Amino acid sequence: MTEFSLPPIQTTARDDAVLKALAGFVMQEALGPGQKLPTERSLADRLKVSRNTVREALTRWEGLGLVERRQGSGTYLKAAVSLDMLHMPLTLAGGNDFTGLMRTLEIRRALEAEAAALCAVRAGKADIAEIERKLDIMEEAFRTRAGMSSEEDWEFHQAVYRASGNPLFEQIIAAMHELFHRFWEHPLGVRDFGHASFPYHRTIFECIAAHDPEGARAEALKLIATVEDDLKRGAAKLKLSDRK
Amino acid sequence: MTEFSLPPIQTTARDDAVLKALAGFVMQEALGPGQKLPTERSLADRLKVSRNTVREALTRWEGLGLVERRQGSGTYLKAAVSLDMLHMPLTLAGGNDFTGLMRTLEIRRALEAEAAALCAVRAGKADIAEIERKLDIMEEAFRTRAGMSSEEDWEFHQAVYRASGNPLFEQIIAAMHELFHRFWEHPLGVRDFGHASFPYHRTIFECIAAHDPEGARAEALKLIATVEDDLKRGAAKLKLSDRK
DNA sequence: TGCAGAAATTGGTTGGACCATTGGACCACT
DNA sequence: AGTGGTCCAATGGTCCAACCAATTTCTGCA
Repeated sequence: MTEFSLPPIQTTARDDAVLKALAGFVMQEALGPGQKLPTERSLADRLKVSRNTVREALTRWEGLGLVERRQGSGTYLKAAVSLDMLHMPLTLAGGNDFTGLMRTLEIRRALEAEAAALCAVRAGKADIAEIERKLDIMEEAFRTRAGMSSEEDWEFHQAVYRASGNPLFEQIIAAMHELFHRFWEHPLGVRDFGHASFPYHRTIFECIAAHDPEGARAEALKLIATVEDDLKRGAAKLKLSDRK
Repeated sequence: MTEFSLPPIQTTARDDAVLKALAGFVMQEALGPGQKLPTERSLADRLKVSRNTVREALTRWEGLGLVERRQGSGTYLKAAVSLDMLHMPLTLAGGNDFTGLMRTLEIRRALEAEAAALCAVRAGKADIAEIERKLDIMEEAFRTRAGMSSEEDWEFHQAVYRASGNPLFEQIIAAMHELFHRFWEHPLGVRDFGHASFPYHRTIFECIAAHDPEGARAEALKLIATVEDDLKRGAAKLKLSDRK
């Protein structure tokens, strides 16, 4: 085993420097998700900083979801780490569930429309075929189960984001999606939620297949509008039933 | 017989409990952004935990951008804190090259346009006045220094995002902005970068003041287009000078 | 009154100690 | 061979008591 190149830290901004050194180490060793990284004591020793400082740095990564600590076992990578990562902590605070959901929807509206338009410009034959496949699966699920299936629906949208040629769309909207679903514990009581959005999936696809960006953008906007509508109806019902 | 669902038992969660207690304290005292919260020593004393534990908890909040620590001074709130916050740390990989920057710009185009449109709908008199103030400052800086000042420019845009009524816009674009600036520390060699975007700031403002969402969206799109142009010119120059 | 320097305050770092959990090694018994 | 028990070293979690560095506040002199 060769000696790791972990040069000692230099001056102030210790924990930040520790993170940078660690990121470099992870890249150098080509560590991937699930793999274990050195123990805190070992890191403290090799970086010539105290264990507490190492811990503060790791706490940051843990908060960012990059790393998982298991007492008695070790610290494990949860995601790919590189030096040029961009961390974007989103906090959705204040307000009730409804305003939180509407806020994520506003972001999604902006990104969904742009992604659909970009996709219409850039999608190749293979991309279009893949999107159509997801669309068929979704429509089949809609028929057999007589309702929207959020799983297959999400697969379709992801295919569109991927074909947009910009992976950032998928990453950000995936975060929004998770945020959305974390609110979703109390399903608002709208039985056929998302029902109205169904037809627009195919119209979006047709615009993409026809390489019509403005059409795709317009259809995407209509789709989001139906979801917002459902949300408002749900909120209204909730308000009624909440009467005391 | 299916197995009973056995949720993982929870043994120790000190720092998490500390955060919950702190959030409760902040709400109870009605502390807002900018205000100072108790010293680490005081918190450790009152919560009957060690200062290290308090520090780990505060490190988490700092990583989430909720709090700012100033050595010698104290720890200050940077955002509203409530018990029902949702945190969604998003880490984007890659993007320190030209294509990466273009990708962030595509995201920014989508969000900037939507934020401007929303702002035109929702901005109140106070918001509009604030935006105009930032605009005046920016234009003044432009005249005196004969060039775009990224600092004042950014202030203007932030004011617009804030007036959009959806804090997520500011959070996401702030991350994009940071990525952008991290890159052109090594300036692309375009001397008057952003020069072309200057006039659109005022046109955007005028559309917002006139409550014209579609106009604001169109002007915002034009602004981003000029930045993309600058970026492409810079990349072309870079490519030339990189010849070996 | 004004201001430079001392003193107190506060976050940042260190080193060492102990606790709780984990996982493997080893062993006795079936 | 397999099952369960015990022990032990490794590892993260917490605590303590200092000291360092940046900032703020106070103090006393000019």
